[in-house]
Amino acid sequence: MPELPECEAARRRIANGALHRTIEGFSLGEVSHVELPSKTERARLIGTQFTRTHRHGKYIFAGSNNGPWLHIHLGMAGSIRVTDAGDDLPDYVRFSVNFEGGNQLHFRDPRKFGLVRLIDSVEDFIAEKDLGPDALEIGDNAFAETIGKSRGAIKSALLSQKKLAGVGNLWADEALYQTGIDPERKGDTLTSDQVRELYKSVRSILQAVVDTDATYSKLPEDWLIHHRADGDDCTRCDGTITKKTVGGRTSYHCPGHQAGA
DNA sequence: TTTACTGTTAGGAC
DNA sequence: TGTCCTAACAGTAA
Repeated sequence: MPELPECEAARRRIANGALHRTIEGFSLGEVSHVELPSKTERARLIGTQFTRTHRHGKYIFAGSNNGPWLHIHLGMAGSIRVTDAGDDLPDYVRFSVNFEGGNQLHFRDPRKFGLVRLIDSVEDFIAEKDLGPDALEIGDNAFAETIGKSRGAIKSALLSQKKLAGVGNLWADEALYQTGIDPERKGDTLTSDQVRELYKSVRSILQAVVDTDATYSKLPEDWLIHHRADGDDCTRCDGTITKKTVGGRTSYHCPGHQAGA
């Protein structure tokens, strides 16, 4: 379930279990329609070690000091696992890095929307993708410039990786719910106070989810994440959670306290 | 059997 | 030129 916090949890898993181990080879699962590094690219990594990781928005990177970076995107349903010698192979593994000693780094992806690729420069990659600042790094002024001035639905602005990298459907809904803003409200109709509240809300929500290692059950009971169902009671007022489509994405909100334009 | 889905992106509309 | 919106991607699970 990968948005920024899930990707950060995945990055940590790599940092904790897959660094400073010599890469011996690779294993491929059922990989039709999955973009993976070519045999030539894989050969560049054999004998090297990952020594560092990086994450920008929903994009994850593992690299050595001088060599190329392995870039992983989890898509809609991907995840990362690290296993020790003798552990069972997880389901839906598309690609594994095999380390000396039998440890493995696995890329799981049931729906095959993710990818693994080799890149030479993280900075160039971010520039080519035209990604906005990471949602946990952006400052309030930059947030107000891009999100606060967007002309379309505020939710669509939050979801745009070119404006702000890392926020996905669930946490966009959560931030709008907690700040009482209708997801269809146009960004440039928000007051500067509302934009500032939204900025603080996005950051505190993402940070809180990161702090739980993306374990939703540890999040407060009154968050929307636990009430994403049409007809549920709102936890903030006596309204009712309502489902509607905004910018082509399923959205849950409470018409009671999430004021429109 | 049908429907919906937490991400990304090409192509079209304005 | 820029910004926004929709549809499509593939597979699974309810």
